[in-house]
Amino acid sequence: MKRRSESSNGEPEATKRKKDEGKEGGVRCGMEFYDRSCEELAVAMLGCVLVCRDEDGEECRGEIVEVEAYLGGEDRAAHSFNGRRSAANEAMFMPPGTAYVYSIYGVHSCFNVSSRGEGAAVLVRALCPLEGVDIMRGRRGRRRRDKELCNGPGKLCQAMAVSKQHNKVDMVTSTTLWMEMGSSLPNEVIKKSPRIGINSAGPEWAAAQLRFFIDTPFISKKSS
DNA sequence: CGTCTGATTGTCT
DNA sequence: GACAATCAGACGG
Repeated sequence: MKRRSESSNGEPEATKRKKDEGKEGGVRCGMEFYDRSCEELAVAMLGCVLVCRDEDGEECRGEIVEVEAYLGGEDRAAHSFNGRRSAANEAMFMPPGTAYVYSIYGVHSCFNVSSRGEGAAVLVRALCPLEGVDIMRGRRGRRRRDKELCNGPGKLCQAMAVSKQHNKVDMVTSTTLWMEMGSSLPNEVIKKSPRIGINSAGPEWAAAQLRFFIDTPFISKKSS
């Protein structure tokens, strides 16, 4: 796996540092990035970098290597199935680029980004840790290996300190949670599979190829 | 390495 | 009161 931030893959650092208010890191994804269909956004997010800044101003970064599309409407696996709205899933209906963070099994959080489309959102399932790795290890457990820090939707929220406080945050303008552009990936590195953990959604939607990932050691599960 | 199971609680019915 | 877009640890090969 190539680390993009440290050392060279041939790309001059200066080209990545643009108007992004003088911070380190890459170019922030804007509204035009998020404003597209759920599946398109899901694929586009692969290779991008998720950034979360905590109360102490510490920033953690991880490259997105695994996502799932939840289409809303007809998609029985989506929380927003059939227009179902509630206090908890409201963010899925908000403008593209809105963070949707919900809690699952009581203790864990999962992080999504809303896309174009009613109730559509992209779940982020795994990251390759890039910056702030030591901070992540502090949150996840000192003994964890790098590839066990962010290889699951609940794990990456814990490592990056993404919480329900970030629910409904606008990632285009937020100072605590946002995404940065990645270099465009060759089509052949993007793999597909059925989504994980949605077995009660009925066979059609359970089989739909709506999980997209880059086959690295950092994904949550191997291809099925 | 892989598969299996118990834990645990926010959220909706 | 039941369920859930999960996790860690145990156990077997």
